[in-house]
Amino acid sequence: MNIGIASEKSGLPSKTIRYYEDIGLLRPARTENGYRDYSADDIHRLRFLQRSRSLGFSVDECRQLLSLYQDRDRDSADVKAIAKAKLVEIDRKIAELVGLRGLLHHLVEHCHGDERPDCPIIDELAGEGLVQ
Amino acid sequence: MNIGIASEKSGLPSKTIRYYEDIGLLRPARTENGYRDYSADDIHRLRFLQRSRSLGFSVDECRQLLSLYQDRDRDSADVKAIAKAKLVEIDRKIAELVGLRGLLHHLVEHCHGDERPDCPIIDELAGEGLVQ
DNA sequence: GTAAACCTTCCTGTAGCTAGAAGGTCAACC
DNA sequence: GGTTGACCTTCTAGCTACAGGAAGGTTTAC
Repeated sequence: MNIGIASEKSGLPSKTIRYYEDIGLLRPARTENGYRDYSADDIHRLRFLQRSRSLGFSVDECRQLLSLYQDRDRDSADVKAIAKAKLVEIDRKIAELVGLRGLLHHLVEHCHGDERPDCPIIDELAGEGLVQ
Repeated sequence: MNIGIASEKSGLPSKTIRYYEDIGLLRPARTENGYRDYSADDIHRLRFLQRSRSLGFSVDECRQLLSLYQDRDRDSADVKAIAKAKLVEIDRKIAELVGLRGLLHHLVEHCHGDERPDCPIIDELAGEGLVQ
């Protein structure tokens, strides 16, 4: 299977697939003419990568997950640990964004938004606003 | 004022301050010996940058905000527009993370997390789980 | 005099790709 | 047989927003 088909089937751009090969995530066979030749198993791995990346795992975490995926003797505990750590991180990010959203929303609400130069947003950024 | 002091007063690492100069965000004076020499106004600008960056504005947005900050004739509408766009973006990110969190949480809950190889997280990533 | 603590510039590396150049290959059509 | 277009290859460079470190100059304190 050429890379174009592999791209279609996995949902990953060809460029990304080549990049994943560069960094050693998978090594497809090559045909006589030097083209990459993807097996059905390779496609599974690519889809696995696509899904785990879209779930917010870093490429390095994906590397771990992929090796667990391919390891018939894996412990589910290993996988759960990675997923739980990621969950904590996501919670932290959400909390941070929600805080940020609150502050920004407050500022937008109090900005009259006309042609006058007074602006509480700028004042806040300059350290002169109500919110320290 | 040397860069070390400017760093302390602004809360930005020296490396970052030099970087901001590289990309043209501010141009401090230089003393005879070639050292950067920061004025009180420069410190205000640096603090402004530190605050707007920590509020999630990109460096390019900060560049716009900074020029509005320094523009005595600015319209508050311009500032509000940037802030509102950023708010929409933050909302989108939060929604995405919340969805992701739900999925991951579901998977973690259903993984027994022991030494057995069965793992619904891996199954999901492989495309064999309940969730498409 | 010298050692520590600054400062300078410049180069490299990070994550996770994306864009583009220069060129080889393959299938279809005239 | 020639040509066109869609593939494929490798290589290089660029993106964001810095951080780390090398090599060397300056200032301050003892």
